[in-house]
Amino acid sequence: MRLLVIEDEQKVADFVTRGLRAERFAVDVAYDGASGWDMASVSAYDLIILDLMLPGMSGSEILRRLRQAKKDAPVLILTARDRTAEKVEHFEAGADDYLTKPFAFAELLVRVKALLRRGGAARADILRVGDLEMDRRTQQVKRAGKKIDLTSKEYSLLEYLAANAGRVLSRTMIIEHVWDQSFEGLTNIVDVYVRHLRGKVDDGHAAKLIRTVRGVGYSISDEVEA
Amino acid sequence: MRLLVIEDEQKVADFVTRGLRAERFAVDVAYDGASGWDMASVSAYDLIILDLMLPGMSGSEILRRLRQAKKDAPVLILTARDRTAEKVEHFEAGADDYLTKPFAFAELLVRVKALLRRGGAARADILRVGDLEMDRRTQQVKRAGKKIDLTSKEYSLLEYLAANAGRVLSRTMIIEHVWDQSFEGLTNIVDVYVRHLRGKVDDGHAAKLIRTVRGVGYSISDEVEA
DNA sequence: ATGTTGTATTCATGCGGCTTTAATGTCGCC
DNA sequence: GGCGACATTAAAGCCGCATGAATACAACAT
Repeated sequence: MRLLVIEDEQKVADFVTRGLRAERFAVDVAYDGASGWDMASVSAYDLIILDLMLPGMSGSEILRRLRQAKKDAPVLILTARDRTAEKVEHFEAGADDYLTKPFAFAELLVRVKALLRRGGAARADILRVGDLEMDRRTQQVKRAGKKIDLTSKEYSLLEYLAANAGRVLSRTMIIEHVWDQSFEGLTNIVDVYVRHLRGKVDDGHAAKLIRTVRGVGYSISDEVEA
Repeated sequence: MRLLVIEDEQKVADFVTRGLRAERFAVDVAYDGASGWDMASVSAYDLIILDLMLPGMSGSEILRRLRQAKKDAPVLILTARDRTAEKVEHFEAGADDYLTKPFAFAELLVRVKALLRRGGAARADILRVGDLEMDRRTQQVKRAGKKIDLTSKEYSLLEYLAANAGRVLSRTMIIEHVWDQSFEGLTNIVDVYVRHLRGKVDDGHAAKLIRTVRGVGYSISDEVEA
């Protein structure tokens, strides 16, 4: 799950970002309107959290452009309390939800999760691959009924694999979804994390779920090897 | 499918190349304009990805020359964000699509596939030859309903044959489409790979799909031998 | 501040499988 | 039969991947 936060107040941005990362989302931040628009238009985010009062380019403008560009990621608007009059206007412009500052993080989180659930029609709350089970709400992972502890990165990687079970995912795609970087130099970080996952998920089980496709990437599935 | 990437930034070039190779394309890279032009003018590529900002010879110049030389491979332009004004100009000069840096690989891949589909006369997503079936999106191959595992090279070769089912393809043409530039000189590598394919595709089946045409090359078809 | 713990990332090495070469056997054609 | 073209197999080389350990980093407690 990749989120973009567009917010110029450093404090608010950090607060939101940290909280969301703790919930294991991959979060990018833009501190002004122009770069916010750049990032939003380039990458496919699952959700955008957008402050309306921005230097460079206003939040309204970004929202308008996004919808014009047929980007359909849900947008959660942040704004000052005394501006609620503009609320309707922004809903019409394509905002999906609305939060007035100051707000509690818990409140934000509820809405973020609601939007993600609604948005991704196909998004299942529980992912299953063979006897592996991932609960996306509680972030609990079990194999054959036994609970598995994963770190943030491990969880994100496994979730991405499981959400695309059966498909082979290239390292490039994995890096883009699970890490927020694109052009970093050559690194084997994906390999290393796959090893970590195998250690926790596959080791000790006869049926290996995680499969390497040489020259291509990795995939997870419960198909039995020939 | 053979692609050429002309891009001087090492990191971007590596990133793109790696990602595309994982998608089983044969990818050549040129790190400056001059060698890019050389390669593009000599070999037949199915698609060219072209950075505009290049040392040696500018991307615009390469594009202009290509069209003048009646090379009709689709061209996907890469450029910096603040140069979008030149967009129209390049479309008129014969560019087929456009991507501003930085971009997400997923975005690039979508466009590459779109261009290849458009160009290749209604490129089908599923290729069928007799009871052989190739799904180009998932890269799954089946014969008589049974799944077949192929390596990257084997897959590329079979795809090239199947996409031209019924036609006889010479060894030279096969090498040009399936292998990248690192290849030259006399070699029987095509024969060897045809053997690999026969082992996986034809052995154990009464109807042989892969046919040798003496003195010419190979072809795949479900026509019964006379 | 300092140490401690857990996590993220980089690095170096060894192994195995894909790729490629090469050598030999077989077939078709004149 | 003899030549050339293709088939087949074995083996070498190389690249990609797996792996374990070392290092950097952040969070937290003392």
